[in-house]
Formats: sequence, structure tokens, C-alpha cells
Amino acid sequence: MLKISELAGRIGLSAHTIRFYEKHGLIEASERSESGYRLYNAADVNRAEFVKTARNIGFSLEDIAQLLSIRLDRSSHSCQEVTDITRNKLHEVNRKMAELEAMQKVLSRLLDNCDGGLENATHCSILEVLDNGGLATTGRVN
Amino acid sequence: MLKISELAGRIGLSAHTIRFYEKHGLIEASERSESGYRLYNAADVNRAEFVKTARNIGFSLEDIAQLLSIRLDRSSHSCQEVTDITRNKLHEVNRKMAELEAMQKVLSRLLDNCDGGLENATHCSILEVLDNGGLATTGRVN
DNA sequence: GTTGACCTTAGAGTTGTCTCTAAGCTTATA
DNA sequence: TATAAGCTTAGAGACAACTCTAAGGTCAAC
Repeated sequence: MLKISELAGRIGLSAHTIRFYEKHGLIEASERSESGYRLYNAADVNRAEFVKTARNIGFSLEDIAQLLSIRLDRSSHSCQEVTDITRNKLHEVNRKMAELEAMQKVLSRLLDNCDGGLENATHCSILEVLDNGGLATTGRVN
Repeated sequence: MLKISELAGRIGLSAHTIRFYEKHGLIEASERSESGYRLYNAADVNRAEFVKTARNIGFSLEDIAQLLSIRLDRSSHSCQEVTDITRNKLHEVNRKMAELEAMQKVLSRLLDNCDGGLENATHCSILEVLDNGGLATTGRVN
């Protein structure tokens, strides 16, 4: 049976975060010592590691809560429920990537068109673009 | 002179957001009507449009505050200050993209290895991966 | 028996960007 | 003149995922 900071050290989270996860139903200590200390058994540790792994992959705490409830009773959930959660996450990641790619292109083009020298910013091409509502349509990167 | 909701309609922000930006020093109304209504002149509108354009590109409000202070007195700032802000933003975007790409790869691989059928989740390969600490080292996508 | 590390709780604070509410004043329209 | 739309302010609430604090109890070592 591990105490909270032992579990924390083992899975690489702070004790604070573990309590926070507990409050949100993700991690639990199946026992308490006489003095009220949380005590984690092997199953608790596995569950905590599951949470950490899912978090590392990028699942939200809410996603993880759903995954845990499936994990808790695998036979009454379908495999599809798991892939749905995973696919939704992938779509979300794809959406964010597309946004970031757009930003990346614009920022790169702003930098390409500006030498960034030590002269003053009176004719700075980046400020001009910002003043003119963005990159011109002509020659815009798609 | 535009009132707040006229400005809002013009640049595509809510009046709420414009007041919020004002509180953070990004947008200002150089005049008030007798009754206290904000009144925006052409320069105010240009400034607000600058803010909106920069926000669309993805600059944070803090970035924009810096860009605005340069814009306000271009001759006492160097072009380099502007490119520095832009370059930092690009680096930040690149970092986030790398994170998202890693997530994308893992999620795709999880989905590849799981048929996601309606059968129950007893042998769900995704749950297994999560239970085993992540994708195996052998064959890991770099 | 004292020090210091560790544990407990409830709850507040952080970050960034809004978004909304309440309570009341102003302006335009019918 | 009545009504509705629009404006004002200060301040609260939302979101995610922590992060920290205060005030105190517990435990191991010396």
C-alpha cells in the first residue's frame, strides 16, 4: 500500500494533482490509514497509471472519466465506444492542427517579407499588413 | 463617430468584447458623448481593426499590446522588435504543432489497431494500450 | 520530545479570452 | 408618451487543468 507521495513519485504526478484527480473521480484510494492517510493498492496504482498514460496521450479529464467507466466494466460496453472517444479526440487534434498550420503560414510569410533590421519601424512590413487587414488576397498562401 | 455596437458590427466583435479589450488597453474610444457613450473616430476604428487582424492571425492580447505600442510610435522602435514578437509566436505555434502531431500519431495508431466493433470491450486493444503504459517501444512511431 | 517531512481538508488563485448579469440611464421609433 | 433597443458600470461566471494556501494532525528519526 502506497501513500500519496509514493504514488505521486511512481507515476510522475504531484500529490496535489492526485487529490485533484480524485476530486474529479479519476483516481481513488481504496483504503485509508487509521489517521486518514490515503492508501493505494495495486489496482489503484494501475488505475492511476491508466489515467497518466491517457493524459500523456492528450485525452481530457472528461474523456478519461469515460474511458475509466468502460474499463471498470468492459463487458457491458462496446469496443466502439472506445474508438468513438478516440476518434473524436483525433478530430479535435486535426482541427487544432489545421488552425495552427494556418497561423504558421501567415507568420512565416510575415517574417519572409520583413528583414527585421535594427532600423526603426516606420516602414515595417508586418505592421503594414496588420494595418491593412491581413495578407493581401493576391498571392495569398492557401 | 461610431457607437460601440456600430464599431462591433464593423469589425466583427461583440460590444462586450470591445469593452473587454478596452479594459486591457487594446482599443480605445477617443471621445464620449454627453451621456457617456463611447464614440470611435477613424483612427480608433483603424486601431480596432489592427487588433482584430492581429487576433485573427493568432497573436495573444499581450502580443497585440506590444505591437500596438510599437505602432503608436514607430520611429522609436526597431523593425526587429516586431519580428521578434512574430518569431516568438511562430516558435510557439511550432511547439504546439509538434505536440499535436505526436498526439495525432498515437491516436491514429490506436485506431488502426482496433476495429471498433459493437462487440464488448473485454479485449479492446485501446484499453490494453492504456493499461500497459502506452504504445510498445517496438514498432513505435517516432 | 523536538524537529521536519508528510499527511489532511476546504477553498482560493492562476491563465487567457471572453461572456454575461444586474441595475439603471439614453435614444430612437410609433 | 410609451416602448424597445442600446448604452453605462462593476463585477461575477465559464472553461481546463492545475497549483497553492491555511491551519492543523501524524510519523519517523535523532
